[in-house]
Amino acid sequence: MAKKSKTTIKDIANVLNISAAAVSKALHNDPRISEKTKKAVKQVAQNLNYQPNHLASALRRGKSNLVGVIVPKTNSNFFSATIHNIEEVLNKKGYNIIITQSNESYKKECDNIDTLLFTQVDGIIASMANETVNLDHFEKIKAAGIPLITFDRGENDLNVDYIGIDDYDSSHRIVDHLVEQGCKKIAHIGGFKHTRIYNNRIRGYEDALKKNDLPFNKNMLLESSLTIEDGRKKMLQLLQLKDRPDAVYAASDYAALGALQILNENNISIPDEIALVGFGNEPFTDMVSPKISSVNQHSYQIGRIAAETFLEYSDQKNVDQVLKKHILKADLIIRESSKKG
Amino acid sequence: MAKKSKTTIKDIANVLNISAAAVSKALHNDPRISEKTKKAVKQVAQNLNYQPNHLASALRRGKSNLVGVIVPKTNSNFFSATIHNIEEVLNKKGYNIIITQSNESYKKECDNIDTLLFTQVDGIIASMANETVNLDHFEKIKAAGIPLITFDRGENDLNVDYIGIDDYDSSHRIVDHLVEQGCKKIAHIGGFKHTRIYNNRIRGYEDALKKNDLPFNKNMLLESSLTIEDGRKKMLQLLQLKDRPDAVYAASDYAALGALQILNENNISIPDEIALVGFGNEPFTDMVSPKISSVNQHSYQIGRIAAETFLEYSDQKNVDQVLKKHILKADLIIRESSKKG
DNA sequence: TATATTTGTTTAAACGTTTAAGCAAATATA
DNA sequence: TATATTTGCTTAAACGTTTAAACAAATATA
Repeated sequence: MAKKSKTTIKDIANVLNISAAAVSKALHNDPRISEKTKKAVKQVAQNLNYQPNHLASALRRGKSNLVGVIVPKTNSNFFSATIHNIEEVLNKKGYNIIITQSNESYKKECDNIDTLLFTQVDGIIASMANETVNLDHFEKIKAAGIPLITFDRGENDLNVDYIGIDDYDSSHRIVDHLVEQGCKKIAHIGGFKHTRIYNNRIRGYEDALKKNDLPFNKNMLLESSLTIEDGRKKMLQLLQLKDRPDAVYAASDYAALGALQILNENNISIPDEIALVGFGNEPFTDMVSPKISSVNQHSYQIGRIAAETFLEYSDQKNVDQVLKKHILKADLIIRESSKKG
Repeated sequence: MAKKSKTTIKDIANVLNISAAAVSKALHNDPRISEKTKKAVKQVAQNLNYQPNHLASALRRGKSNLVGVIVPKTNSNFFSATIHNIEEVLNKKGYNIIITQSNESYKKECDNIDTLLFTQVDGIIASMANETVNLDHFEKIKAAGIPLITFDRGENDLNVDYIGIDDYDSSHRIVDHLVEQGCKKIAHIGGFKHTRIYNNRIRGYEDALKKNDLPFNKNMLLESSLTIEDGRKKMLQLLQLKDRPDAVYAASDYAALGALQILNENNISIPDEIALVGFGNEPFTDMVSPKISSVNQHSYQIGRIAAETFLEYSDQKNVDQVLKKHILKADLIIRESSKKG
């Protein structure tokens, strides 16, 4: 067991009586190295079980070939799938990713950014925590001179690339659908307005009501952290209104699930008494009873595009590339919780 | 904007007219550096917004302060929580973690290991993919001379530290509980026998039947990939038996959920006609109807212990530390799906 | 044949740190 | 006062790569 000393480029050089530089070039298929030498070098490398030292090469080249990813949480299907697709695209190009979770905490998000910059990543792909309002820590990334790409949870103030779905339009589709089902009093359990996507969903909700000649009732619009627990609370709050809603549109599937539990526990029939629509198309929406209508956010495409956007920066040294805002159309998936009759 | 050139230790040295070595030592609070110099160095470092180059220091010290984590998937609450706890412990000690997912694929697991070794991590904490039988890729980690700690999904053949729950005992508790509820024909939707934990659950199931004087019926024991889909399939298979079970114990909550769906769709009453118990205490077990009884795996402790075990290796250079097998008692959480009357 | 070009390699410096060894000045010890 | 120790720094090498520059030998061009 050669426990201590890993084989380096020098060991290979010694075996073949050539310089370390020649070995390095041979391994990188430099055209100025003869085929004979290349073959020999690769053979010896294999025999000695040579593993390139990433730290050394990264240091010398000023590139780590690592990309940082920051998500609010990994135990959501949307983020998990997005990460997977980012990874798939980047791996093919020789990049590896470092995943970090903010757990929806502003403080943790700051730490994550420090960690990633410290690790000398070549770029960061991020989706913001719910708590995040101040954006100085993201400015740090730009100051470090590496590309920052945001997805799903981004901010207009932050002048960086963004990939997400059309939240405003999605709200319209949901409200239109509920109106078609005959609903007249549609409530919205929304996210915090300071988060772009939730703000857009709220605006879409309000405008869609207007478009459908329905009155806006401020008791029917609630801001929430959108967890299961808070979904339960907000649903209870809605049930206590003198004038109960006949439909609830929740800005996240988790909140929708909480609402569903309350409705079931109170024997309120879904969708006949109150129809329900969630957001995100988490797998459990299809598993509960009744199945929850929801919006598919295209995690597959979002991940791919985010990764490809990063690659555009790294390929061309062109630092001042034009910013991209990729807004995808989302799909409304109608299930039992909102399909009457 | 000083876009290109980051400030280095040398820049600080130049400002103060001292050597780079002195700066390095000052930053690390070397006792041989005067307080005056230390203060000055730290001040200048801050002014110039100095960020240490991790690659350089890692290269020089032969340590990256990065720990790799490999999990089958992140979108499971168990793994997500474990990762979180690993991170918490390691961050405090100056380590950062790199999370990778195998997606239950053997091939991907091999790639992940290569990636992590390539990134020069100081250790790896891993839980194995369902597919994994051959263990050569894990031997690679040991050959690289860095600690490997396994959790939840480990292997006895692999002579490394392991942290997990007592699967054999958990099966006993589940079977005992079902027997108490009056069940006599208990089926088991188990995992693949080649995976240690699933094998232990199967052995526990068989032995617990014996202990309770119940006959073992081979049609009642099914090996499964334990996904929701496969849970559905296996439940259907059980329903087609001439002699139907009156209880089903699934080795994962996902499989249990699939089974629950089939039972609900066929209007079979849970738990009266067929009782149901899952494994893992995923949050959704508490959200579906009826709520699924399950086993809490102590993700909190498992993550902490795994991280602490790694730290023991890194603290003491003591390479040949005694191996630890941490087996925790798990909690059976009884919910509607198995509580009769 | 003399000169230019191409081919295949070596030399040496660099990336930013850390650290063993060295050394002068200040202080303590005898 | 002479010698030993401590203090506070510097020098220089090292970690394992990559790469610009140099160079000799082989080949092409005039």
